[in-house]
Amino acid sequence: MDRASFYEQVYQVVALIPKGRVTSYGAIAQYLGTKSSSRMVGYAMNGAVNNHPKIPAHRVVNRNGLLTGKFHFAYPAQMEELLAKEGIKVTNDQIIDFKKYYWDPNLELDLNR
DNA sequence: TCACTGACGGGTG
DNA sequence: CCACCCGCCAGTG
Repeated sequence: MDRASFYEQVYQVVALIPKGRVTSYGAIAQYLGTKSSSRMVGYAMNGAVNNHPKIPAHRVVNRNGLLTGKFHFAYPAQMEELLAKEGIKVTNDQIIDFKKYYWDPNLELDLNR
């Protein structure tokens, strides 16, 4: 686990998010054991878009289900479009029924870890 | 080298 | 319920 860099670990988790589901930066940080460094997760995502284009960064939002990182995509509306494509409705940068789509790695991956 | 800046989150008043 | 503050730590000027 400590072999891979923090960023690599973040990418791993994000890559495992099921289609049509979302999670939060904090949840990932918590899963990696650095819950206080949720900021770094978001920071890592910034690099993900450039270094790992296939990472579904649009499935990661803040704990309110708000698309705070939309401005980091090719174009702001892309994040919303990608989510809508997976069946997740977004209004005014806010995911509808966020809890319903929420996917917590601590709960979903713990068993398979 | 120092200071500032964040795709965040929890705690406090 | 809202506003503000602090911790976290890599990258940038």
